[in-house]
Amino acid sequence: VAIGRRGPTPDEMTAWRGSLRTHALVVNRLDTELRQRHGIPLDWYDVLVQLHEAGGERTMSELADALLILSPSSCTRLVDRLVAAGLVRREVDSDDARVKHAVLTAEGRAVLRRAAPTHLAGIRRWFTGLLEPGEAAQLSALNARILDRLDRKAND
Amino acid sequence: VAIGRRGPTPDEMTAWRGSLRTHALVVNRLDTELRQRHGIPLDWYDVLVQLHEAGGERTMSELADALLILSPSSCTRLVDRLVAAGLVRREVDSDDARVKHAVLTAEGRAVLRRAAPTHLAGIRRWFTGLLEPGEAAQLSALNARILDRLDRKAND
DNA sequence: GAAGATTGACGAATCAATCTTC
DNA sequence: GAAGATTGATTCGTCAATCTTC
Repeated sequence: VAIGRRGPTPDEMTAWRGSLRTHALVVNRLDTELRQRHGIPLDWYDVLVQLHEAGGERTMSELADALLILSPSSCTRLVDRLVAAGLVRREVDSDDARVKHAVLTAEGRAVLRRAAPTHLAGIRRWFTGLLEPGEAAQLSALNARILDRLDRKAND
Repeated sequence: VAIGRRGPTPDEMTAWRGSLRTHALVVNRLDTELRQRHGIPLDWYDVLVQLHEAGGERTMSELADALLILSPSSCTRLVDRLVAAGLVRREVDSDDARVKHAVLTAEGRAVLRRAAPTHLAGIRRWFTGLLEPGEAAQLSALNARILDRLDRKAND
């Protein structure tokens, strides 16, 4: 039936809406937790993690790419706040002065170290820990498939 | 091993990050599509859908609940914009004058009718259509489990 | 002139405080 | 006084324009 169907099936619609709802609720919990226990929003934590995983520093462009969505200017302003808070400092690239690096400070590392256990426990507590064994892998696989095909579509 | 583990397993971490990335990319696509083809952001579309599904109207409180996250004040301002655009009008409840209803206008219905095919096709195109048959149901089930248990945790 | 990054101007989100009606 | 909703002040996100360096 339904040759040429363009709209989602009921299953598809449920999957879509469920994903939206899950995302909203979980992100909200994690953000609240970080703010209450460590005084930083989830955005800041993301920056600290990205810098840490890249060895402590990244250029602004790299950082903007690593942080989902975020426009270049938003990234600048976000880093401004972290600099004001003393968690990050800026450095001009020694080879190409157009390039600026965001660099973790000692304080930034300390905050990350303290906040990480809360955040990681939060991910289990509010998200993956609510699944049965093996289901996290399923979810990973589904996301991987979507992301892979999205990427192909982007480069068509 | 790892008695007392608190952090996510690699599978769990991949599931979490993948979900974040998928959400960001898909929402971004759908928003861009609606803006370009119908001149409305995804937020507006959500409001129109919520009102339509509730029979054309909802109180501000109900609407704020239905729209994920959104604080009461944000909901007020969002409806302000839709009212200014002529897609929604406000009505005071006849029983309890504290309660205000957001009501779809004819124009609002018309915009929804035109935009819906684009949006629904977009969900398939950028999200569920990228999965294999049966996988949307899997994804639904995973989300349902998480949402169900999140709910229980909220009321503990 | 183009790449990397920032700024000015404006629209949107949020908190606390407020207004109205119950 | 509490519920429903809005407003004022502030912060945050984004576009276009700008600055600097290549």
